[in-house]
Amino acid sequence: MKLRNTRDKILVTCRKLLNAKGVSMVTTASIAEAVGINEGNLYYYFKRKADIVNALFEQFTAEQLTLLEGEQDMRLWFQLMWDWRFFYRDSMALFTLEPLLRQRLREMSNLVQERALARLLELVEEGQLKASEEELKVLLENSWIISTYWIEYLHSRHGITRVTRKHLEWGYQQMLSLYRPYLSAHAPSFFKELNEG
Amino acid sequence: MKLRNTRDKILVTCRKLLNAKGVSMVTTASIAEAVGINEGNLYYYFKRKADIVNALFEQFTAEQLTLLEGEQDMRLWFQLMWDWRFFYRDSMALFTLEPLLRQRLREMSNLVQERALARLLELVEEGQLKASEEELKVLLENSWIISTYWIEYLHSRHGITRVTRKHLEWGYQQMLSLYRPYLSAHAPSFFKELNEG
DNA sequence: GTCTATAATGAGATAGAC
DNA sequence: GTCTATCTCATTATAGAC
Repeated sequence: MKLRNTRDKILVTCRKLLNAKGVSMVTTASIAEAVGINEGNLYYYFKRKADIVNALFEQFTAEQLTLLEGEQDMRLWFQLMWDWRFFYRDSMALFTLEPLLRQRLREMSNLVQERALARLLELVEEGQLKASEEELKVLLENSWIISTYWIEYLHSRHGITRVTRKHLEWGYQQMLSLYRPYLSAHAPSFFKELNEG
Repeated sequence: MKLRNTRDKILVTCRKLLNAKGVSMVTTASIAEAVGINEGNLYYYFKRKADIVNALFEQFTAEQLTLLEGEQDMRLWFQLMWDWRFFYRDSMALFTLEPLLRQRLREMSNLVQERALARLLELVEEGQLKASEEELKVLLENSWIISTYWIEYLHSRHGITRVTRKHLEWGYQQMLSLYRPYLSAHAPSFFKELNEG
């Protein structure tokens, strides 16, 4: 995302703010200040605060669709969840701000989770994973939860406020560890990070 | 907790509100209305909104200490996390409201997690579990995350707004499933629910 | 496009009558 | 103890000058 114009600057800055401070803590004043523009100018680009979130959701959706087209790299998905974590983490405040997102977020997630399950079933057929379909579904929901909330955990539980790449790796490994007991003996391509780390 | 007086009523009602609506969405006006008293009266009992949260934290701490003294029943701990879920779930808004809780919450959690690890190590020695200490630590952090955030997941991901006992059981089973691959063959007492369900 | 000024609402909080 | 009235401040949003 290039910062060509003010609108893009608002969106990029606002995504960072929402991730860092939480949906309920980000005011239009704080957005304008972070972008370096006047609050009135902010309202020139987005008539309602909720419209910013809607525009961000469009970007989020686009990135998910792009990932769905490419190879199913777990690390990329984990990174995506990280980049847009406020969407799931603050859903209560989010849906109060923009009720329309309740359904939209769910539909997109359904699609992603369906594809993820299909990919895991492929891995079972390839002999890289050993698990029943029921076990895979439980695994998938747990890894979704870990991917979404590990950072909240680090924050509330260990007092981490500035998240580094090391923390990101920690979260990724926590999520991967769920699959470890189900891995076949020979090194599976999908989980190569597990064997390296 | 008996509803003897207005102060208790405020605390019980407020805990429910905080769990249901989120820390950032619960106003003093909404508390007063839910309790059935005037907003001015609310301020007679608690001079600051943060004082309510502090009083609730005292109760939360007391309940945790009680559980620590008794037998380490996983189901009871899961229920406790459920009853006080707003403390971890909304930590960002919580720490903004009352910064003192940042350290207090962490200290209490340290104690609980230490004891939990000790209990898991016992189970390994008893032969009910088969895992290294490192694996147990990873397991423990993942089960903490699942226990805390499964409800947020159900809300944002599946649109569940009214949580029933069935959902609570779902969350518990998701958490227990983490330990399943590490269970020994013979039925372990600690995880009896796993074998029944 | 960007700013200033200002409305409109709602939140946390206080003083004082009853 | 409980309520009414009120204050202050933050937040979303609009109108209009530049």
